[in-house]
Amino acid sequence: MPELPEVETVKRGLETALKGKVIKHVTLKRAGLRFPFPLFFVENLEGRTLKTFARRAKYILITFDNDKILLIHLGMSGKLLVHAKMPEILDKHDHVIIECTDAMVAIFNDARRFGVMTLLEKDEIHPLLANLGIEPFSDAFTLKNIYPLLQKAKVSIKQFLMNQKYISGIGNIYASEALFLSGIDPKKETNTIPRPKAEALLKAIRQVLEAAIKSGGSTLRDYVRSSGDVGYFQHSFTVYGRENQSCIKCTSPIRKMTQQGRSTFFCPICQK
DNA sequence: ATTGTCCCCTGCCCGC
DNA sequence: TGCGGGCAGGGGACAA
Repeated sequence: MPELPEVETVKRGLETALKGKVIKHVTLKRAGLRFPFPLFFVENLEGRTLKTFARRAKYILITFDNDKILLIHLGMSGKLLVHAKMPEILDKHDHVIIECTDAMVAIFNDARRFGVMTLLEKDEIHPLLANLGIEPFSDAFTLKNIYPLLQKAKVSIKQFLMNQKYISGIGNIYASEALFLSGIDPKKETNTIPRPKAEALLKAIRQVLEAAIKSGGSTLRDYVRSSGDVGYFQHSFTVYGRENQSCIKCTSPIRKMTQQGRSTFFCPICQK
C-alpha cells in the first residue's frame, strides 16, 4: 500500500478516533507479522492511554501515557480499521485486535504480513527508524540539503526517490507521479540533474503528496482509511497505471518499464 | 560503503 | 473452471 499520503491519512483517522482512549484488551491472532511481536507486547499495551499520534516516513508512532511508543508499518497490504464495537465476524487476516474501554476497536489486518507492529521505549532509536531521510513536509526539505545528495548518489532518480535514506515517504506511485510532474526521465542519473530541474522535482513531490493527502490517499486494491473508506487520488494519477494511455500533456502513449524490479510509468516525450 | 538479487506472503488477474 | 505464472503502495538480508 501505503506511501506517505496513505500513512498520513490512516494516522489522522486513528488520532481522531482513538486519542485519549484507554486500551482494555489486546488479542494477537498470531506470533508476529514481518517480525515476531516483542515480549510482553500485550501486557505493555493493556491499560494504557493513547496520547499522541505521529508519522515518520511510512511509519505511524503512537505514544502512550507511560511514554512507550507503538510503532506501526502497514507494509504492502496492511489496514488499520476502527470499529465502534467488536465485529461479529473476524477476517482471516485480522492479526491484532485492540479493544478500548469504551468498546471501540482497532483491528490490524494484513494479508501479506509485510507489516510491522512493535513497541519502542521513550527516545529509543529503533533500527527501522535510524536511517530515514528528509521528510518532504519538514523545513529540511530544501534544495540546499537535497542537491548535494543528488550529486553524491550514483543511482537513477527513480531509485533515489524510492530509497528512504535520502527522502522518506515516497514509494512507487508517487515517485512516478513526481517525476512526470517535474518532467524528469526516471532513468536519469541523479548527478546529471540541473539545479532548476531538482528544484522543480522538490516542488512536484510536495505538490503530489499534498494533493494525495487531500484525497485521502490512493486505493488500488488493499488500502483503506481507518474509517473503511477508500482514497480517491488514484483518479488523479497522471502516469501510474496508465500504460498505453495518452499523456495528459502531449497525448503520446505513456510507457511502462521496470527499474530495480519495480514498475515505472513515464512519458518518453515529456520527461527528459 | 554501496548496489543488485532474492526473499518474505497472499491474492488476483491473465492466458492456456 | 482449473492451474501456473506474473505482478502488486515495502523493505530487510545477504552477496559481491
